[in-house]
Amino acid sequence: MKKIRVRFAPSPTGYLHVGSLRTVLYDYLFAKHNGGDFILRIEDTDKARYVEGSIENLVKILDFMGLEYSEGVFVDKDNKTFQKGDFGPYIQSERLDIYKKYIDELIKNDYAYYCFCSQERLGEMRKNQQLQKLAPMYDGKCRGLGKDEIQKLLDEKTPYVIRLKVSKEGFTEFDDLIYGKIKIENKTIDDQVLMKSDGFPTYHLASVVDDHLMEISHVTRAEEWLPSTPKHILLYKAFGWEIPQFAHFTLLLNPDKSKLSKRQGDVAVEDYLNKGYLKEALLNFVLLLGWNPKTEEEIFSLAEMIERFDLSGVNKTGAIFNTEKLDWLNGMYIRKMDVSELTKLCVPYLIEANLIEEKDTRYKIQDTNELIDFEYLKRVIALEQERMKKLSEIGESVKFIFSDKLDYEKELLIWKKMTAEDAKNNLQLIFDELSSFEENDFQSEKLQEVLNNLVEKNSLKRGEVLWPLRVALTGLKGSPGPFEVAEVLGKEKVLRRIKEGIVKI
RNA sequence: GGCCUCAUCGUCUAACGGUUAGGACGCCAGGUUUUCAUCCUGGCAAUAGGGGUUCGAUUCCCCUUGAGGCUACCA
Repeated sequence: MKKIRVRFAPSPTGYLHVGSLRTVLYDYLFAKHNGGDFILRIEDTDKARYVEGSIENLVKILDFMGLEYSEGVFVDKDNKTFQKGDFGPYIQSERLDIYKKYIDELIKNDYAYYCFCSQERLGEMRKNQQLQKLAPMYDGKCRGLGKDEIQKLLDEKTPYVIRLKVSKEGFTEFDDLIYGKIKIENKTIDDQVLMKSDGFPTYHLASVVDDHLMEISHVTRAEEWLPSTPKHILLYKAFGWEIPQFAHFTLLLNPDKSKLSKRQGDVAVEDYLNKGYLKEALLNFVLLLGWNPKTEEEIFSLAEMIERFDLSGVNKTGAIFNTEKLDWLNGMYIRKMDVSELTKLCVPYLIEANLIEEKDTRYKIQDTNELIDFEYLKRVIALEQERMKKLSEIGESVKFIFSDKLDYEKELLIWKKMTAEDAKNNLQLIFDELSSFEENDFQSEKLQEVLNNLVEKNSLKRGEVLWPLRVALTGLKGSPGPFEVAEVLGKEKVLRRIKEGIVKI
């Protein structure tokens, strides 16, 4: 059997779209699952849409996501792109000679022809066709141009394009790996432009030539290409090339079911990364948007995905990109994560929230000017690990730890039906109890034990002690438990905050 | 308009002729807890409509409806 070779072929038009992320994931998983090659090819045949820096950006995100490829475009340490592989440049704008050679072959064999029609004429033609409720299609005016006529126009430097000469008889059919049999009448296929007047190939020509030359066994791409696949098949036939397998993946949708677009929310992978979603969660989420493992498992590492992925589990209905489940997945991954790793990821958000700043190998708390180390940050992050959904929330949720002065209403200190006086008395009780503590004994278990005793000794309810204490320490309606917080804060700050609570009431 | 495609809870999906139509997210209720979150238990919620085929249709066929994609010298 032929070696499986799959390529991801994005256009460098800015950012990586989350829909493309799913496509590239499926490409990658399909290749890896089958022990095949995975390749990155850049399709930059539209000069007008090219965005500076987007190739580098794309490569970096794929690298960050762990979607490794063996041939294609890479970026070195100095942020310069380079290409690796045995099949010539992997950037289409660097392959112009190749396309020229193949287009000449098509013309020679009468599978393509010069077209000198102006944009104005074509526009006019389409308008009339639509008025007559006909499908807008090239009318074939230049199809029958004689050799001399063509030469004359060429000599006059008349701009031209080269079109595919579609035989309008019969039909073209193919068997898509996702959609099954697709059959369409050739008379509905337009004489597609293959070479633009600027000498660049269109997608149709470039992708067919490259997929053939690069020995791509499975052409995988988004559903929007399904209607133009017959044109591509006609091209393969014109060249006398073996036709690869096709697999079209569904589109990701807006809530209104239209093609996922920027107008209706964020679509760049970077946006979601910046919002504090983990790459593992993002990958897992898009995996499930159109593929199912045929079991009830839902959490997959990249290695597990490779092992389990196959095309038979891929759906043919578009999925709405609804991030509710992504939030849940993200929380799952955060909870499973090693605290050190999680802390490293959280540091930039703490800095961004202006809670801390880097100071040599340590960190300075902005509000108090204290210096703390990474180990301390780990303890802070550990407090929130269970309740965090996105990394971006961390600043807001641990702000109370780093604040010099807590800002909250005194009523918050009062639990359920207690009186203000009760709250005050209980805080004083706690204060007295903890005052005698050794700094070293300021540990969550120890504090828990002592405060439980305090509750019993005074015949109180746990909430009557723990609620005011927790609020005094955090100033929040919802927060981690008072013992854990107290341990992280340390004796001095704990006593000070309790005192401040007492004064407030 | 033409061509192509699709159609199960709000969302992601399972059930490749026989199930009380299953799971997950979200939502609601209860439990655990000082609070929030986690965790546990339970609940609400779907086969677009109409015809066939069949002993029997979510499943196969046809029509209708709805939705989407394509219809560029963009990909």
